[in-house]
Amino acid sequence: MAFWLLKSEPDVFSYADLVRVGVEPWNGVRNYQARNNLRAMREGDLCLFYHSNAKPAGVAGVARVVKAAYPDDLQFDPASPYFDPKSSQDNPRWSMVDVAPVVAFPAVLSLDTLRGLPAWTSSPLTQKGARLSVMPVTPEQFSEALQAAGVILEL
DNA sequence: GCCAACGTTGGC
DNA sequence: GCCAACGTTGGC
Repeated sequence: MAFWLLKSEPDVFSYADLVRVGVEPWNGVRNYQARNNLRAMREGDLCLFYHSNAKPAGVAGVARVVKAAYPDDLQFDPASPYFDPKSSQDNPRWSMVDVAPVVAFPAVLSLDTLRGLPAWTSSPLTQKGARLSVMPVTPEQFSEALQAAGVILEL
């Protein structure tokens, strides 16, 4: 099993929203590095659900990949802000996965706290100017985050 | 709201 | 293929 971190602005889509809807297609990713990470996900992988542009910014819970990468339908929708005229049905440029909630953290594990965890110093998340919205997380980073959040999860 | 960092676009 | 201009991200 692999671990990941997904960024979402809670004003747009929060962890509570994920709990409410049950399963969510993670569409709208339009960055190649993030897309490649989406494509590397496998069903059953676990994701830290990160609230960006929030007070505080941080991890709100854990989500599970319930469907591996498939074409993001918004790229074909001219009415969508995520429409990509250069993409084609034959060779879709953008992908998405489906995710479902696993456990909400009792409180948001803030970016500030993450920065204080040993394994997180090397994460793209804590680098200056980091904007990557889908990134890999090491097993050490994942377990440190769970521990700091006070969450026990059977893997 | 500010602004640094970064990715993308497009003229050449 | 370079690079300036521009748009977006996201912490603060």
